[in-house]
Amino acid sequence: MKNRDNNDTSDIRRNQLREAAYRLISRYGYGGVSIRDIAKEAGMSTGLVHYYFNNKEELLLSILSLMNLKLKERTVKALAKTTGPREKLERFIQLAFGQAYREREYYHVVVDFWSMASRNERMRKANARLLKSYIDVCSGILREGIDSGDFLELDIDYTATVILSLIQGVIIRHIVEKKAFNYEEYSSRVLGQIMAYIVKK
Amino acid sequence: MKNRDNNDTSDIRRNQLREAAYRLISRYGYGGVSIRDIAKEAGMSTGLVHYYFNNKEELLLSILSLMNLKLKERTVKALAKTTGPREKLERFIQLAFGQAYREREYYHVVVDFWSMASRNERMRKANARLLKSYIDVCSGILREGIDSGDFLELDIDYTATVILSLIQGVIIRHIVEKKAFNYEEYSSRVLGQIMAYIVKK
Amino acid sequence: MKNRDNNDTSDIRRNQLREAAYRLISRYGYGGVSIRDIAKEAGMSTGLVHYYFNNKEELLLSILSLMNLKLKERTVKALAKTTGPREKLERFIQLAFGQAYREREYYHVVVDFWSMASRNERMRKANARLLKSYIDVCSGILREGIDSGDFLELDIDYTATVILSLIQGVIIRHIVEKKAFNYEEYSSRVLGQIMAYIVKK
Amino acid sequence: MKNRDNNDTSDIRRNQLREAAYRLISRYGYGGVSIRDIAKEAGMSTGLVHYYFNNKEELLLSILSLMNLKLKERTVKALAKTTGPREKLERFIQLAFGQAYREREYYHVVVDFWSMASRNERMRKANARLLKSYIDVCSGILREGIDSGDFLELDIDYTATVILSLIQGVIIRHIVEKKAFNYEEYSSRVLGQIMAYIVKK
DNA sequence: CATGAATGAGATTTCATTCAT
DNA sequence: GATGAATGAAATCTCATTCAT
Repeated sequence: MKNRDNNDTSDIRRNQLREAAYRLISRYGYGGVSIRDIAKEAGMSTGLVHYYFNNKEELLLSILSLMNLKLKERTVKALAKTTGPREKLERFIQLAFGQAYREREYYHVVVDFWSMASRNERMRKANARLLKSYIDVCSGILREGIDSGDFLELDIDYTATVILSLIQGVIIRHIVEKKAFNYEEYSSRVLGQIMAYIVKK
Repeated sequence: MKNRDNNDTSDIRRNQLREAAYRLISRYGYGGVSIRDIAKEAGMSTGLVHYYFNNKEELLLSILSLMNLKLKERTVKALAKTTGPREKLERFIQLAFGQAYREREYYHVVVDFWSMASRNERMRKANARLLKSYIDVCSGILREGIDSGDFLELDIDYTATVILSLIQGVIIRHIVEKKAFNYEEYSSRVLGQIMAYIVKK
Repeated sequence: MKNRDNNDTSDIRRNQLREAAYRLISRYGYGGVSIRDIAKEAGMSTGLVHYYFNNKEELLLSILSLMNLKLKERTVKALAKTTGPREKLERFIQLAFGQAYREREYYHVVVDFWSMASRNERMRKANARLLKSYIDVCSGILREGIDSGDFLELDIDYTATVILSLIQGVIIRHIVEKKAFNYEEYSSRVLGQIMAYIVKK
Repeated sequence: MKNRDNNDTSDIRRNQLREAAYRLISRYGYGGVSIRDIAKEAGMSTGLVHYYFNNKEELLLSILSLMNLKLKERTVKALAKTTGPREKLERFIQLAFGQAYREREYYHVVVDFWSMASRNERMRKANARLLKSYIDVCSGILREGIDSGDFLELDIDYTATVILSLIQGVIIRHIVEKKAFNYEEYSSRVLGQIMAYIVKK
């Protein structure tokens, strides 16, 4: 009888698998990675994967929460050193662009999951949570800025969507056009435009 | 001498396959569709698919050009009924949102290809061409508007990227958040914002 | 209704196919060549191959007769310029080694057919004919030499077998060991030994 | 960590597959045997073959080492009962002829591999090793005979090649001409000739 | 005669999942 | 808990052969 209680070993194993799967998917794509590969990368036997995850789908869903965690961790860490919403927002946006630039792999996985989200309801929901958590960070900063009087009075949800869309758009061109696309210039222009649009003069 | 390139039957079959593949991929995703499925959907034998396309990759690449065509066709048709760059731009953006709303499948396929673009060089290039062709339409309208004095003096490439990013961002939320996301309101707000940003007062 | 009488066109087509098949098999091996490839190489349509040959096996058998012809042609041509059995024998042996050295491909095909001979009765018979025709040339020279008093009194069939075995043995090592094997030295030593063994002092 | 190399089950399975493949190839030839056939003959599922061998080529290469082993085993066993190089050489040659006569299949496989050797580099090398191992046994005996004074002073490598060529030549005629060829008489004549040529009077 | 489109069977290979140990 | 052997289904691709035109 299976015993998948959330004890310590359990958590460690699951995390090892998530990390391994994330690494491989970012490199070879969802379609290019098998459970055997993941088990090997995590240093476990194939069978053990099915002990901790009912099937491949659950493992994949589980990766999204890992990514969610990573995202929050970094963002919180980066924003901790800032003071005031203006600096926070600038930092948040720089962070997003910077990550896409330095860790192109992260976005490879993100796009893989977008692709899955359109046909699998559980994937869609997990993706929605990830996206929401991202929007929330942005919204939080916007609210803080509005409350403090640094930012103009904006529709927060709408503005956050616009900000993230612009970031995503640049990143997608970065992935698709590779070197032909002047990523750095675009990033700084988008950053400038967003700040100009939001910050009270 | 073989002539599987310019032949009539050839073209018909190839198109049938492209259309069938497009239909299935939009429904089940790239990973969920096999050549056998495509052959069945197109009413052919599996072997025949390999008679017209050397391998699965070539068939997929071929779909991208089909999408490219569809895109151009619709856009040109829709813009033909407009007069002046202002109306054209508005129509172009409405068209993009409208398509994403009415034909969610199209974007399912687009996102699938983004996902492939990050790891397969040929896919990336084909994708880049598709994206470029889309940006070009937008750039053309912007240029026309600047020349005619309707639009402000803008960096065309940058502005086109911004416009398409906003559109994409809304569409992705539409796909990922589904009904939780008020798609129509966001579309109209984005449209309003872009127009306000660009059109001379 | 098929009409495979031996008219002129028929013969030309069949020969084109034999030649094409020979070229391809020598390059890619029996298993690496399809009827489509052969048709293409011969500049015909796939279907036509089956008009002139009932099936693949018949085409292959037919190649053996082509090889037989080539062999005879060359041998006769080369021996025509010689006078006396001693010179003929030397020339015959040199010719065999030389061909194996310059046209390694010929032996690739020969070995392919040996391989088939062990399991297909028709192949075996065709191969036997080819081998016999080769042995016959050698036997003929031996008989001439014995009759003329140039050669020692030998069992002709046995001696011819020995001669051809030595030649084949060297050729097989040539194929299998490639550059590690000093082909030229071995050839000349074998030649010397055979001549010393047979020619009256 | 995977350990599919030194494991017991592993070795057993691999040997079962090698043996099964050897049996089938000897009967139907390389081209006539599929992995499915081999799996069936070995009483396994098709997938399992790929679990133990990366692909068909590796399985085939693996058979060559099996043959190598079989060859050595038998030869050593047979030569163990002999005393002195003269008897050893006679026994070695008798053994070769005897095997070809009783186990025609062995040579069917050998010829199949010669055929592959001409186009596949890995096959060529494996074949060269097999041939070398065979030549080495012969060379060893020759050296022993020369050292002991039983045999004439010969170029060992050359003489071994000559001996094996004669043996191969007779075997090939045996395969190709089947009953039309008086195999037994030829074998004994070749044996006599070699001995006469080498042994000191 | 000739084409080349079309088929159907079969080949190799991959893989999620199960299960005995 | 953990292993890795084993399966069975399915995927991609090849090819001899047939047949309508």
